[in-house]
Amino acid sequence: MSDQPAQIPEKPALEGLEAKWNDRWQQQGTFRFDREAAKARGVYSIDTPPPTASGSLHIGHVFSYTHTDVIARYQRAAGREVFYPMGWDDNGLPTERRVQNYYGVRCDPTLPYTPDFVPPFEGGDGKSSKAADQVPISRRNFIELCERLTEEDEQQFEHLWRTVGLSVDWSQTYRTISDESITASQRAFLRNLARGEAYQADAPTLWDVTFRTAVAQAELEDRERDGAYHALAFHGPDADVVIETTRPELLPACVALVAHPDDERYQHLFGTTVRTPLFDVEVPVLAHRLAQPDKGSGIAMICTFGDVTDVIWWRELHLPNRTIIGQDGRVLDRETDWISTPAGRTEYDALVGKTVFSAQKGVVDRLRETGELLGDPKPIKHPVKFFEKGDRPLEIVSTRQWYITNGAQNDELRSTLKARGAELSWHPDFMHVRYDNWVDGLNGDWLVSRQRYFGVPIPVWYPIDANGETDFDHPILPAEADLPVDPSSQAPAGFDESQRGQAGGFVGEVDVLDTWATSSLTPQLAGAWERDNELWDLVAPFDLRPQAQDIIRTWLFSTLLRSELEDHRLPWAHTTISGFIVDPDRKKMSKSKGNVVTPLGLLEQYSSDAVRYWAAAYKLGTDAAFDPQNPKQIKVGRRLAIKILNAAKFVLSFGERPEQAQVTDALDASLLATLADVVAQATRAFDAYDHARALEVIESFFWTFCDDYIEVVKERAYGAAGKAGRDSALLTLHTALDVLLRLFAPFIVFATEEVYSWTHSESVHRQPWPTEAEVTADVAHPAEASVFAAISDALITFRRAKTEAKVKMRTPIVSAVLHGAPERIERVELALDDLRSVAKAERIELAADGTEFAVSDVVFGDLD
RNA sequence: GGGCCUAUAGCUCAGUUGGUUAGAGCACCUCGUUUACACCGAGGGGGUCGGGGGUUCGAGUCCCUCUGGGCCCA
Repeated sequence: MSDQPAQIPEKPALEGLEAKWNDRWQQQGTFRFDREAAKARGVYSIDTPPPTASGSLHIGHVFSYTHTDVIARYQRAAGREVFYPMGWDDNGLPTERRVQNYYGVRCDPTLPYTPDFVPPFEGGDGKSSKAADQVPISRRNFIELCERLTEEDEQQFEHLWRTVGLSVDWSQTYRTISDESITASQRAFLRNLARGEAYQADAPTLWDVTFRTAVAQAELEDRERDGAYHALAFHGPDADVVIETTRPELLPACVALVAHPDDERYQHLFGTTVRTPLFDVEVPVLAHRLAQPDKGSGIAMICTFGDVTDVIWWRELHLPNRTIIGQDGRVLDRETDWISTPAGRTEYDALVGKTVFSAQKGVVDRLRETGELLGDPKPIKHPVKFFEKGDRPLEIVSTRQWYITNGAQNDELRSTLKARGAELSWHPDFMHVRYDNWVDGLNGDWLVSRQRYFGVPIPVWYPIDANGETDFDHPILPAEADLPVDPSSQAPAGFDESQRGQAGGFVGEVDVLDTWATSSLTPQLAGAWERDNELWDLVAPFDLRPQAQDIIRTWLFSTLLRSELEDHRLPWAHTTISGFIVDPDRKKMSKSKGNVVTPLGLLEQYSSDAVRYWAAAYKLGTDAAFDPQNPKQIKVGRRLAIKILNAAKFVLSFGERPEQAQVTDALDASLLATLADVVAQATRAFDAYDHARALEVIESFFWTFCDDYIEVVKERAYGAAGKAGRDSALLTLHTALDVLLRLFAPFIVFATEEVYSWTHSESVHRQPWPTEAEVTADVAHPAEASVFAAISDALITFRRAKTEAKVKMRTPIVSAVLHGAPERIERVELALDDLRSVAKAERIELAADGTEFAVSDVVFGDLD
């Protein structure tokens, strides 16, 4: 089995192994995807999560990516050619923000390009960089800086991943903003459009006023905020109607009052109209099931638009759109034909240009003066919708946006998506519920247009008619062959750049696609969809999508959706969902909480194998508590890795693997039977995506192998019992070591490779996964695993006897009696000489008269 | 308010379809430097399995309920 004489260092150590072996793997293409091998042996393809290149990797990333790498290495050993690419998700808002802070700039698309632009500074921490201090630059300059910074970030990420020991094929790396990715994303979008799955609509849209972009349902989060109920008097024909609202500033946008249809208090008002305070606008009083009788006074004002319920009411009750908040979050200077009195318009004029906050103050002050605010506002805490990356509450504005159908308004598609979710193998299984919950809760199609800069341009232009009006209903589309396109800088076919913005000419779409609209295509990006059909057919659908639980609603769902729309199939067969890292107080690790732990220091201090061990010891889907001050499991991993080095050195020191020998000794045969069972269990666990169990089984065997087997067999391996006994022991030690290295290889990647290299020129990571048959191939007379277990337990009994007698372990025993259950004593008898040797016992009498092992009548000899 | 996960030794976690006396590592105590390893080894103490109720010959495991923690969705 060994193909070179053993070359073993004096003092094996973990330090430096990462750099040494990464260089070697890179040079030798150890993890290169081999297309011919893939055709011959079958592929295991992984749709790796592309980390956000502008973010920072924390210990949670190492945790989950290690899980995937462990699986990849098992599958590779099990005979499949593994397609394991890495992607960088560099497009989108996080990169824009980082560039703004890092270089002290901001994008102003109206500015011309500045060649050889030098940013005001590099490496800003973001805190000192206020928006007002940022230098405005052109879109092209801005994008160039985005490109520059993400490329630098990607190199650092790659270095970290290599240090962790990911067996990624680094020649298969992609970026979500590369020309190939833009082409794929635009192509997929154009096909959605051609099939009627993508469309534009002018509709109420959730809007972040800080970033001035639309956001999708998947990007929302609720946050508790202080608010106050303001009691407002609306004027009915007979009496005032009092409503309570948290958003009095939207009073001029009020289109109706609404109460629950069963609410006794308001039956007499349904069908009548009332007049709004201050603005004196006549609005109807309507009934709708979503009105909550127990909230406030039970009757609410509907405004366009205060929240998502307003949008539902507006749509279902067919109300007019009186939007007054603009995209900058300020009150619009607009026509207000519904405010019919000059006094009302004067009130409105006083609000124009104010932020939501100031407008509220203005309206409340005026209502106090007119006496239409009843009592003082009552403070409350209530959930307010935020963009998950934003820090101001979302507004709802009316804008033209692009959407992709997602099943929210199409029951057939929704049920197909649920069926696909059920076809997918989820690890752990219960994560499937989260997907179903999300699909069930979808309330609108996927809004994919974003008013940002560093993203995939939406590949459409719009004609401008003779009157100078833009015709959004008849977009001009590029041919697929012409992709990628940037409509804001390129003219569509048949037009000239001089016609941009001219009557009879065209205008380019300036919006970009939501980053998820591109990262929902990671299988297509990594698998060279429509670029390399042979590769695509080999790797797609993928075998595995590993990811985090918090993006089931975004990444997993949207990828599944795009695959369904394009190919009517699942994008992958399995998904593995890793838990996340929580701090010792069980709080999720996140930047905003300031409890993020960066991994490089830990990798350097404890070795990558140690950190990998920690990660791999956790099951999929389980959150892991982590205390950077005392990373116990990492320390355990470090000890294990060192132990592997030392144990291997010791095993190899007994001598070379004997030729043409057989395992004749019962204990040795038993050890190998035990190991064969370990192989079987580990294989079963891996096949069930339970790497933690595989590791546990392997590790626990390894410690017993070291503490008991090696100790027991030591003397015989030195030759104390003759050649046959020695050959049997040596053969067993070599076989066990060889098998153990391959079992540990997916987890402890550097130490196993180091050890394997002492006797082999090939990488352990390209060796086949061990089989049960292979482990026992040299056994002459099979023995049950229970022989080794019995010897092991009997040995512990002798050690205890020595401890209790307060003598040293190497104190000889002249004679002793070992009692035990008959069937166990029988097993011990098969390897009694080995037991005598390790117990330093001249004579052991066996007595099949007990239940547990016990020793009696011990006569100790003298030390030396 | 709805859904899902979770609660096992001081700590971090196992416990495979219900089945002997509930396991591991760390920490702790005692001992030991025998030619792999002091980044070590040997031995030991430590748990009414969150509370309550139920099903069963038998429950950490299944059911109900309460409490605490976490995540997702309203």
